[in-house]
Amino acid sequence: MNIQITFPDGAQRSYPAGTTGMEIARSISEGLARNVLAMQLGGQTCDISTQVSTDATVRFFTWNDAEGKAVFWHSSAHLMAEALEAFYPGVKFGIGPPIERGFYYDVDFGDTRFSSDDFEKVEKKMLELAKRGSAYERSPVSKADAIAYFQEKGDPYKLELLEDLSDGSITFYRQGEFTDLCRGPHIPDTSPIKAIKLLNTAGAYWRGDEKRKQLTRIYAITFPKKSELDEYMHMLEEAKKRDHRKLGKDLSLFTFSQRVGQGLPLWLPKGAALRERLENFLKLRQRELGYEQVITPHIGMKDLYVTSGHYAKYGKDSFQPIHTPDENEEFLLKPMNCPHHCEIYNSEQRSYRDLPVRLAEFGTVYRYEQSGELHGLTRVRGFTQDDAHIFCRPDQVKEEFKVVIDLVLYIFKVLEFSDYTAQISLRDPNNTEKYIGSEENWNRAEQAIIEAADEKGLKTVIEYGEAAFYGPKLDFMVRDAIGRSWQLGTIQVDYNLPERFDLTYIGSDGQKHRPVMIHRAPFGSMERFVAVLLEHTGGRLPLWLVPDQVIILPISEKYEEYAREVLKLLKKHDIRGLVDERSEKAGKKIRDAEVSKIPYMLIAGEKEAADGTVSVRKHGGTDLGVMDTSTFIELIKEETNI
RNA sequence: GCCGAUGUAGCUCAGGGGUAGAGCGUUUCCUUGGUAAGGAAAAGGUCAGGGGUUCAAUUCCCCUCAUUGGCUCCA
Repeated sequence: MNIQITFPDGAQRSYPAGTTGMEIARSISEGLARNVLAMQLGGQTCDISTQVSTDATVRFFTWNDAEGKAVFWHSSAHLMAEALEAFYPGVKFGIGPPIERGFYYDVDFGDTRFSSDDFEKVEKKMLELAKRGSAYERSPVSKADAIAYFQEKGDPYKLELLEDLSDGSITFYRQGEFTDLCRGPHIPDTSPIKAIKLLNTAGAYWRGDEKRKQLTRIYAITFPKKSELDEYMHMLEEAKKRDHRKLGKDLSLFTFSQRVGQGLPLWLPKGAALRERLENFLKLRQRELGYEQVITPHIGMKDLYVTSGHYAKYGKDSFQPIHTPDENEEFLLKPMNCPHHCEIYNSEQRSYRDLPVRLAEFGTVYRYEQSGELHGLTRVRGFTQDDAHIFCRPDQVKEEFKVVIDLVLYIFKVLEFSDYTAQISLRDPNNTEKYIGSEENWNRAEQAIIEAADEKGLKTVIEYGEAAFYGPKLDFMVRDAIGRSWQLGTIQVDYNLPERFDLTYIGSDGQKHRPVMIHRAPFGSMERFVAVLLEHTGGRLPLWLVPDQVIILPISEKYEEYAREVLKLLKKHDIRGLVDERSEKAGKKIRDAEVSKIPYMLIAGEKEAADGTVSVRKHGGTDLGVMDTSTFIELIKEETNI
């Protein structure tokens, strides 16, 4: 009996029933047969050795497909486990999945220590095993047999995993000496794994549960070619150069001090000026959009946070209260600005005609983050939010929300963040007691966000269980240099704080009504935003933001006077720059200016001094030639006009 | 907070039981130059902090702090 196989391009071929994926691949071309790693059969990814017995759609995966890579890395994880077992008999294995780049395996080494010193021998062993070309053999097992196997082997983790599996759906995969509980699929055999690198180890709680045993997670990556591994390692090196912590140091933007405390950034003059420019940029836009700036203190009475609900939720896990000589007095460092802003709203009676009231503040807040999760400027304990709270009528929520979305997108556009994702965070439907506020309000808020995002044409992903405890939110996430995703802009609807603070406005009916609150921070925080901006630009900040826009390079001492004159003129036009007065050759000065990423170099020598011109070189090497100083000033003005 | 790694000059790093080294940077002098590194000299260090072992510790051991890769967490 023959079966019809349909390929992704729509072509069809017929084969005898029971033909394997590999045979089908070979019938297409020898090259495909050599490179194919797995296949998709009727929507399911499976081994290439699978026999096809009914009409089906088939797609082949090679290293060039994300699916192919995932299978390759999953198989590599098994190979690593085999190598580890060879060195450490009796080790127990948790899970070993592929990840976005590479794979990991969680291992319980018992009393043995495993660290980066042991990487090399494992890599060597893996290569040796890979060369044998052992097949990955799939075998269905009964649940009883599976349990018996791992009981015999003494692996409690696999036994626990087995508990959740139903009989009949369990398969083992074996390659060489190693057998693992695994759904698959896998590559045909180990031979395509040609380049292997163990990357790092980490402690990882079994099943992500802090209370359970911590296993050693080994991260690694493999490739079918040595050159691809080299390329990958090189890419990692390059990414390191874009790390905002390095750039912040190189460009003298910020620093940390052990004596001030961990996670408490110190902004250096250039960094502070950069941040101020960003703040002014946003302030200007917000003024146009009807925001009013306010200023509130860094501390507030404990009662304020009891009222807001934050104390009950986070009091114990945060910075501890501040006491005054008056023993009844207790203050808290503010972990957010909303309660203060609510009190400002409450300071006068509001009419429906006054709404929306939009209160904005670059508010510095303090949060006790666990020491292990602090990271450069992206995760700190003291930071400044570009915060604002919009108090509006229920009928204005969606419109206000849309305007805020526009504001975020405007910022992303100006700063050329094109690679962002928008995430709608809703309640965890299985754990609703985590949240404060009524069911009805939550539903309304969630609906408003979904609709506003939809009407703005935003491509969003919905995450359940990611909402704040007081309301759902829309977050904008941007990736850093090494692919980690950070939340920047955030917009949150809140029906709860208005209740708790008893916020009201007088409606057209003369009655009191409850306003709705929207929290929003388009940058997220100044710290995190600057960090991500640095990594995005690799330190080559846009001209309007960069600390030093221009450096003037006199060819020799004789032209320093002229260089200073030019600088004076530039400063008159609000152009930021400096003169390199060192006794170095032009080549050296240019090199140093390139390294410090200054956008424009003005070379001033005999000819320029005589004619009142400058010779303009852009960062990166473009020579714009000689021009009048006034022409250059116009050029800068044009480019900084945002 | 937990598991691992790291901490040596302003920066990047080497070294190693007998009180420290390179490159870059800085300062000074020579050089006065044309689009990515001119030459010479000098200054600069409680080898993160504390304790221990030792005749002797920056080096070995322990603790603390900080940084860092993850995990957990993230208002």
